Amino acid sequence: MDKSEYRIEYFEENGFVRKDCKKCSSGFWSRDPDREVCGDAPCETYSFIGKPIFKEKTADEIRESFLAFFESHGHTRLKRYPVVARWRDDLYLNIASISNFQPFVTSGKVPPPANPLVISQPCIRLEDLESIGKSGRHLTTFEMMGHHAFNKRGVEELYWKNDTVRYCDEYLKQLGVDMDSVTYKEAPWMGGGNAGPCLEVVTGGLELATLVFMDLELTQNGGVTNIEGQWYKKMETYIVDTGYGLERFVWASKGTPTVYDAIFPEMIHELLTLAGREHPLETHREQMEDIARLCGVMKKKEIAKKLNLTPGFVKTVIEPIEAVYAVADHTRCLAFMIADGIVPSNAKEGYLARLVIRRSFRMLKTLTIDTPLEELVISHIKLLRNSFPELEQYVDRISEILSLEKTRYEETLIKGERIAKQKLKEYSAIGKMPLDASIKIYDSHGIPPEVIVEIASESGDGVAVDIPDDFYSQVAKMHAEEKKGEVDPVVVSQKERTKTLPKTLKLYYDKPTETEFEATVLDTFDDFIVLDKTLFYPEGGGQPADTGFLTTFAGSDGPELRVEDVLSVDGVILHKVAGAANSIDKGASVRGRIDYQRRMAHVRHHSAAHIVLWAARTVLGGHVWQAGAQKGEDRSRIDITHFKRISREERSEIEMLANKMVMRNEVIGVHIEEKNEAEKKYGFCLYQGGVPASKEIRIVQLGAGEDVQACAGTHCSKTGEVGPIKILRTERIQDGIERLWYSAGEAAVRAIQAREELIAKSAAVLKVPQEKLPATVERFFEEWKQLKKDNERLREELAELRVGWLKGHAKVINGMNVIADVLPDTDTKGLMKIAAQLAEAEFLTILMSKQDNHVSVVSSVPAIHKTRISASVVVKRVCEVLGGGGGGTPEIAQGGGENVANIEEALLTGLRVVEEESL
RNA sequence: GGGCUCGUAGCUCAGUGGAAGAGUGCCUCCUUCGCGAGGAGGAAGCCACGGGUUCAAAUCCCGUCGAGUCCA
Repeated sequence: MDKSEYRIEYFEENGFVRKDCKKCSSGFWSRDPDREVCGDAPCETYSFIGKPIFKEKTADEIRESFLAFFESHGHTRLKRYPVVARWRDDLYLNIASISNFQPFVTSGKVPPPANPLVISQPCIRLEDLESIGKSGRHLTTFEMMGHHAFNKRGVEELYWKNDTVRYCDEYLKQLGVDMDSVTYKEAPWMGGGNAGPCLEVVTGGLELATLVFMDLELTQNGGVTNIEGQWYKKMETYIVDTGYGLERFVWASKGTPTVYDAIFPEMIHELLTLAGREHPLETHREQMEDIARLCGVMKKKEIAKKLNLTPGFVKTVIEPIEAVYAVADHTRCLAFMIADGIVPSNAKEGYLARLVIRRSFRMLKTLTIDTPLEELVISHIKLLRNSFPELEQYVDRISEILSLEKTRYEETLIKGERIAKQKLKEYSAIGKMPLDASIKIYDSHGIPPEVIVEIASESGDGVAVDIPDDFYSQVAKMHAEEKKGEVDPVVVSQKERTKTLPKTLKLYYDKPTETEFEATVLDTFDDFIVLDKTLFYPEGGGQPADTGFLTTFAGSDGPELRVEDVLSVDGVILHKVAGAANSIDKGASVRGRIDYQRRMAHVRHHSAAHIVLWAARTVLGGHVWQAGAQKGEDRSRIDITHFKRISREERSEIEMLANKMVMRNEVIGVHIEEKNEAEKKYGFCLYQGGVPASKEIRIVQLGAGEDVQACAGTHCSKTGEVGPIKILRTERIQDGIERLWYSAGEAAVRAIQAREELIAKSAAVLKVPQEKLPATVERFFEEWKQLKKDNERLREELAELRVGWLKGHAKVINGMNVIADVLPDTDTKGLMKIAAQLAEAEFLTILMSKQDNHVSVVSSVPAIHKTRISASVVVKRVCEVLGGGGGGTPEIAQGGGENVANIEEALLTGLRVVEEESL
């Protein structure tokens, strides 16, 4: 990145000098002309530990001072956004204050909610999960305080680099920071397809803030700037994106050895008390501070070596406090995650929550704390009540979810340990378990390698388990990286083609009940026709496209084209027709007619989706969120987040509530509202079906606001029009997500009728009244089982009788008693019983039985003769004659074939085989 | 979103093409003053469901349902 990007007037006017760091060679700006290093770790150790940078402040004080400072400089204060980034499909968690405004505000498609603005945004990053508690500075959850200015080229600039640096300098000065110690380090920034110059604000070895000047975006073919092999070009917008680490400021003001001791000392105290331990800061203050100073510079092992820490000291003093720090951090993370609606799961953001939960369980176990995790999370929520009072609303949900998670975790452990033990046993002969075996146990059953090692040492089989340091990265490598979805070339060409066309007027919103319309053809290409206006609803929001016909006005013999599909490309609606689209000229007038039955079915199902979602949220709780939906003519589905299976009772309750909403015949209101206004008014639950990329959004409201969603679908005007709603079934498509299948309107009636038909038919077969069906079916099933047993017993008796009879018909071949016969009315199983008994009585047998188109063959050889001849060989040879095959053990074998006519020949073959082979 | 593992007696699980098994629990009897313990016998299975391959499927293949787990 060009050096000139960092020539900022403010620096020059205020006596800053630019230098290159002696250690990392990065450029930096400082007031101190003698400074040689950039000031950031690892070029400099933490000098603020034990020596705070400014007067001690709490998190609440810092946050308020920051927000107030920028408010007084013309910024609008915004409330926090959720920690789960539901408005983004490329992120699960909110990782930065700018995330709130990506991608549509940063790209200029949607205006910012205020400009400039200031916010303190709780963020969650789990990349360094393993370092949490150990590094002294990593947190899963942190508040990023940011002031943002969204500038657009050609419009008057709000402010850019100069004011951003000035604000920063003034804010630090106001806090009482020694300004000579502050450095601004040049550090080009990139992320999420954007990039720009950036200044890191550092003091005392600690990076306090990052000032990003985002003005570049990724481009495919040779842009203006190349950063690390990627080409970037200037954006239409240029954005001030700053991130001030709230926790860092608090830490700097307290000078504690770790950020944890600065942020949640009360939580640490509580955990230590529960664990019956003392804080090493009280017992070993000097050592703890020495360690802390080096933490930014070197690894734990190196520190231990340098400071001569004994392994015993590490184990008994350092490791427990690290676990305490981690739990204190995780409880805060979980409070935000669950309160903001994440349901623990085995996929997506739910998996991330479970990761943190299970790590917490493990830490609590090593600390021998048996206080339930939910109680600790609730403790932490109490500490946060001033800044985040909303968290307290969710304590019941948090309790329920976490205690459920505990149960599940314990079950997984018990089960997994058993599997691990078994696997270890398998390898006891070799004496060691190979790596791929332990990877598999972890991958399939969730048993971490440490636990396997523990089990191995307890079992005493002496099986060595080899766990390399890069175990987890090997696991990750195994899961081959999936290909990034490239933009469909068809879509690209459609976009190119429709770029110059005006947006199609959407008649289906204004006249949702009409079926015919007239319009003018604007363009035709491929199979597509573009009109100036249309009633045809394009596929979107889980609602399928309309179908129907387009007819020209050229008399009765004008071509009629069937519309098979309709799609919207950036507001231009394409009608895909069967046949040649270019048979209609540009500029021609056409009449369109939609399939009304189909449309109405979709309309009912769409309104029903909103009603069912509302009902589910009412019955199951506020954590319920739509996780996908698809409408159809006969049935539709809606996926919702929920932490356990929906019971039959709950399902009935949801269904009843939904139908009550129908019967109340509430108005389904539709209006257009400015996006930022709507968000303020209704919150993010607007976006159940995704976030529209526009300034104004269409809002669909149920009744008095029971359910309010941003939705582009066609709807009934009153709930009564939806008709009956029948929930057909629930299915768990993944842990934490339930899929509800339902039908509405006529389809619901048909579904109910179909079920009734099923019951009626079943009852008719059994000749019982419908209400007796369950009892009768049970009786039949029981009787069937009984008959099966009786049958088995009779078979046994029959076999015994036949054995007696057959014994009298034995031939002697080479000194062996041989019985060869065809038995009526039996099968392989029956033959086996007889053959086995005869073998016991030292008879060699070749038995056959004829069924419809099949001959079963069984041969048995008594144990005393098994070295002379194999039953398996006899059966094989016999079955060859029958055109089949067979096999088994030397003592008893079975087979068969289809050439029923050869049965006599097969018998003779059997005898011959015995005679020849047994010699 | 992409993988991996698993569904067998009430419970915990063996069995991986050739007769449905073990441990535990349950029932009966013996032993004992009684309990524990021990001994003998017994009951208990749509081998998750539906297709396919095969002479033959709990076992192999495909699909469905259910459960667990890892990665992004």
